[in-house]
Amino acid sequence: MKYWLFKTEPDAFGIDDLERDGKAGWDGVRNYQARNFLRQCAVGDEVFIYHSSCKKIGIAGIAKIVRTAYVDNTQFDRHSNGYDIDSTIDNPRWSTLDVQFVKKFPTIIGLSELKNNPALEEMLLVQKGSRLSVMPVKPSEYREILRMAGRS
DNA sequence: GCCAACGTTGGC
DNA sequence: GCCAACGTTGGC
Repeated sequence: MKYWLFKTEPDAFGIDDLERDGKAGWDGVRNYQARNFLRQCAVGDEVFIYHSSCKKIGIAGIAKIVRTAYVDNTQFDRHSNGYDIDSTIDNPRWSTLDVQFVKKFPTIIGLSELKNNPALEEMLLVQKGSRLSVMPVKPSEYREILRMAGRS
């Protein structure tokens, strides 16, 4: 089993929306590196849901992969912001997958707390200029963050 | 709203 | 293949 971190803007779709819906398609990823990670996700992998560009930035909870990557149809939708004029049905460029709600942390683990934890200094998320919206998380980092969540 | 960091595009 | 220009991300 592997571990991941997915970024989302909670004003658009956050942990509360996922809890309400139970399950969601994670579409709209339009970055090749993020897409490549997305395609490596396996059923059962666990995912931190990270809230960005909002009031309380940080890790909000956990989801798990329930369906591996498949074609993201929003790339063909002229009216979607994910529309990609250069992507074709025969050779689709972008993928999505399905996640299921697992839990919401009692309090969000703030970005500053993550940055201030020496055990997490190598985490991709806290590296300068890190903009990936889908990234792998090491097992040791995953455990440490769960520990932080349990203490809060 | 600002702006640093990054990815992508396109001219050469 | 280089690199300047541009658009986007995302913290502050």
